Amino acid sequence: MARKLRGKGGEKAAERLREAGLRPTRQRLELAGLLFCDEDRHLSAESLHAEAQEAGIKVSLATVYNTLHQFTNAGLLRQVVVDAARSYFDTNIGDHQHFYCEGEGRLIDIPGDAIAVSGVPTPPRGTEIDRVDVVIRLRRA
Amino acid sequence: MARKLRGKGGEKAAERLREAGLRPTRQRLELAGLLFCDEDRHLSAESLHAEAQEAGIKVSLATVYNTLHQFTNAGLLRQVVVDAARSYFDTNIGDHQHFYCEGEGRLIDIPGDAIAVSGVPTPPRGTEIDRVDVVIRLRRA
DNA sequence: ATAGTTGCAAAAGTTTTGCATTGTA
DNA sequence: TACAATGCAAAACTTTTGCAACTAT
Repeated sequence: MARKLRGKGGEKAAERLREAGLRPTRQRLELAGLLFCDEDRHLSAESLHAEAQEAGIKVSLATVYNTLHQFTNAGLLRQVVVDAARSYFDTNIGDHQHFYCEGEGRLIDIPGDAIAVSGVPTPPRGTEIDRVDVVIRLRRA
Repeated sequence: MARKLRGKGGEKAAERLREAGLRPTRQRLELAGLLFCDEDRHLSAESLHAEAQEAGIKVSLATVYNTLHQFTNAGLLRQVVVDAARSYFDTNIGDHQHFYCEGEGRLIDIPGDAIAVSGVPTPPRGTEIDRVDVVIRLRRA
């Protein structure tokens, strides 16, 4: 399994990590392979760990957490806080917002150019706006 | 301590709980007294528990959690999800949004009539919008 | 070589339940 | 009295560290 790392896309992924200032270790490369195979993935640490297991990747849940946070800090992922019980991570790091289907625990992207927030007051002295997050919570009709 | 329950405001608070379908038990009345003494409080389970301890109220952290969720389900509180690590509850249940100061872990209300979200796409079939949450994340300038 | 970094086991939090106890009708 | 509802101890989660092992230079 380990000798497949240099296979298709392996070097590209390694470069991507290196550019982000992260060493291209085996676990990171394998997790990156799962994460960035699709542009718009929403996943929790738990679900990524499960996927890794199924793919035969040997990695602990703790490392999955660490890796997700490292990727987030490096700007490769965006953390989406919608549920107090679980953290979600989004592979789409562009400007966009989310529908959240509470019952299903499912996130749906809303393009950033579709939605707009107006009337934001001036932030308190000594602070500035980092990001505006919009979560549209859905229920069964 | 228990005999003070009928004191000033005690009966009013009891009525409020009863109307919400919650029995006015000692713990609930005492926590309600802390919560609703001010219109715009933002607190975590932990901070409410600490406040209760200081006020000499004997209540376990588990009961604080249960009570906060019961109040939320009864419509007396609103849960604000801004941080994966901690749940916040807001005694202001009217239409409004929040600034969130990441470093301080502090929430600041934004009146609902100040801020507006436009361009919300039609929700997926079979669902409808429950609520639109806006969180404006702040960083030190 | 080696200095810095990583990955995991173990620990630390946070939050939820099971059930004896309590309060209400 | 009986019955439903409560509050807490204990359990179950999720998430974070401390440190041995490893890696890229």
